[in-house]
Amino acid sequence: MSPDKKLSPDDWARAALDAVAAGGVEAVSVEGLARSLCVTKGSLYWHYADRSALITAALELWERIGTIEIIERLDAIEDPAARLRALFELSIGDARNGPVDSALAARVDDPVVGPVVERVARRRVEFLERAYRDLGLGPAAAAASARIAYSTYLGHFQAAQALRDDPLLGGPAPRYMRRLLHAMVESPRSAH
Amino acid sequence: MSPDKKLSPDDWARAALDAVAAGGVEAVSVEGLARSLCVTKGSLYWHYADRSALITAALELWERIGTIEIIERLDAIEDPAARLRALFELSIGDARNGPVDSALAARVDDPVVGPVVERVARRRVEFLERAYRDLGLGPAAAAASARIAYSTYLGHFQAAQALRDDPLLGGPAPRYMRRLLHAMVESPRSAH
DNA sequence: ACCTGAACACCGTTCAAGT
DNA sequence: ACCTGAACACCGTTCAAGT
Repeated sequence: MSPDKKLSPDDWARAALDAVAAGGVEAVSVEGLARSLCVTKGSLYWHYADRSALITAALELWERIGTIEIIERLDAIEDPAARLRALFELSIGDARNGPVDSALAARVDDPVVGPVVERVARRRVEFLERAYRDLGLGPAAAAASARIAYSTYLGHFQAAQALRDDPLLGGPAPRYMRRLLHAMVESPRSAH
Repeated sequence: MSPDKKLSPDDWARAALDAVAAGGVEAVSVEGLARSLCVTKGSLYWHYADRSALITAALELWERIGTIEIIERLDAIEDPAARLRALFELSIGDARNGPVDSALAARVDDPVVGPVVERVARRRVEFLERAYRDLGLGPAAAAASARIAYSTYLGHFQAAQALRDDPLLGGPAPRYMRRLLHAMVESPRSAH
């Protein structure tokens, strides 16, 4: 960060989100961020009430750029199959989001993290459910498909991280994942 | 904890594992555990080098009772389909293990948590792979099925936690999960 | 052998004072 | 309006001293 520049709340939130991406929520250290922003830690308390408020702001940033804006863009695609394929491309293509998503999803019990994670999960599943309905599925099948798709997405990144350099799970878009997701667009009923 | 009793390293490890189950790794507080064990926090440092060593011991306990011993017991079942069904019953039946598993899996990057989580993931996937081979699948299909099963398992608990009181995902063994797992025993090839 | 109690370091938080 | 710098609280860690 360049020195001699007054900071905005957003500067702090962005730095905190970077820290979350790098090392999870517990990597958000007030002293560490202050150092990287070239201020003393007292500065934080001008912009935010405390560390929790900073984390909330960082996660709301994550919610906006990783969920709300993406959904808005995808909703412009009329054809539901193309819409789903575009989502899956975005999801497995970007190796940066998945790990953050699954790291945060694992912390729903945290009172600071929980509310945002719940909102994000609901928004995403609702998007998937809508796409599956547009695809012609009935309410029950669409609901099930949406949940299976979302849990498949989260599970993949968790398993891939745990089985670090597994040849089947490794890489940005492993073949088995492409096939799985492809099947969930072309014949979603086969999954349940 | 009853007072006036000398503690063993295992007493500390068990208390720490309880804390992990209740609130994740960051809930392992030296002062808090000391209080619940009716000693002062200095006591920890007789049994362990530091908090990290305690967490490692707690996770090794988790590895032993949640993975090693379970696999030993299941390996006694000759029929691979019955063996897999028994595993799935254990996995989705016990609502206590899943959340812990997915919380820990999300922290592979943590130098303390990582090694145990990797060992556990490898052991479990290896078990599944073996069962699928016994079931008659070829090497590639067995490897893929094992990984899909494991990531399905992790993903389910993450999604279920994030979508807290979702009617489809809630409960100890939701119907869609039973069907999914059933399919992974009866016709594993259909999943990929 | 196992634990206490006091000390220290580290980091989140507060706040009066600076520009 | 935004930040500094010193102070305090909290908790992990050390260690001499106790039983």
